[in-house]
Amino acid sequence: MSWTDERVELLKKMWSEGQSASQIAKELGGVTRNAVIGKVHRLGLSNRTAPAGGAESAPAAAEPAPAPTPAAKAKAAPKPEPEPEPAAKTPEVAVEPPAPPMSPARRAIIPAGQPLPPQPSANEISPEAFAKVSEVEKSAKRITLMELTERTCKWPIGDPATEDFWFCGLPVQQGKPYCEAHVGVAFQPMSSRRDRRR
DNA sequence: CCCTGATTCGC
DNA sequence: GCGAATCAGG
Repeated sequence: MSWTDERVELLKKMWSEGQSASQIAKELGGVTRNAVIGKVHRLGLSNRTAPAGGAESAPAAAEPAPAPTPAAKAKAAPKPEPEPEPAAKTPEVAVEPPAPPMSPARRAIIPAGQPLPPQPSANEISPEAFAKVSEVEKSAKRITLMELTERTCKWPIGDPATEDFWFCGLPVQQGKPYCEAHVGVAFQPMSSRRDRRR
């Protein structure tokens, strides 16, 4: 496979969307994630955050600490400064350059995950499946949210509001987000019980 | 173990 | 330019 315009375009698009290199590679087909990453770098779009100002020669050199260059030498750039400044005068001490919003830990956005699995309401699932799940859940790996991958069962177990919560984590069934047992209760044939004819 | 991107370097 | 191998991390 070669990097045709179309493929490069898709690459750019997905990369800018925050897709991982492996996901992009999977989508494109015929290339590995390494190829994707290599291309990304060659295209010079390694940095997903476009440098403000203008298309400047962006030396891909990884700057450990992009010193918040005051206004010493650079000419004043016309910045709209959309920062909402209520009525607080600039405190002489408080300094927080890259301290956006939100609290530290309350942000857990899954890049490209499946919709949250349905909770097992043990009422409309077949007894066999339920028994099977119960069994599995006893020997589940008990992985955390961060440990979920495309190959780990994403079935939630327990109460998310408590510490008594984890994910199954067993190997998923090919193409499915859950392990075999949980696939069984997640995807019902739409008629788990013989719909009694009327 | 699974994954992530970054870099190197022979091709 | 390309990308496998490797590195460095989570």
